[in-house]
Amino acid sequence: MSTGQHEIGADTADPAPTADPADGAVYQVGEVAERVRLSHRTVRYYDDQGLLSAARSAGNYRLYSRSDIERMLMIRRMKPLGFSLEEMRHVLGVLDRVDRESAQAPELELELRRAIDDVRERRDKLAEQMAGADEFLAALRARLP
DNA sequence: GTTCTCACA
DNA sequence: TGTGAGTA
Repeated sequence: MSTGQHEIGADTADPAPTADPADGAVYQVGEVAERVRLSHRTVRYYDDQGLLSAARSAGNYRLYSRSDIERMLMIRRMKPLGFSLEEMRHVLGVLDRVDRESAQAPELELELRRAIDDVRERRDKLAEQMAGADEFLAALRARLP
């Protein structure tokens, strides 16, 4: 269960999905891709688009941390909700600020509430589509002999 | 294994 | 918004 190496080789990781306070584990792009189940091209693309900020090894390899992986998982959850990369960047930025300074500042709390409303709206639209799919399925099944 | 760029849909 | 190919 060795994790990323290459220069800053910390190798203390255990892929347990449970909380694990920021250890020094470092992952290369392929390993991140595998863990978040996206192609390495997509991970690199998101990185290039500024959704992630990988460190670099001496050999210019991208180095990702555990928090980068969690960030990727957030992105993967936003994707089916139809967020554009720019919208994701915005939401992630809000979360970054909230995590650093909490949502005590009224302006930040408002941003967070907007994000929540936005996600809820998208979720509701998906639910409508699901309902439509169920009706369609029922209509098809009703034709079965 | 990784990097980057270019082309393509 | 990604991906495939070619390269170093």
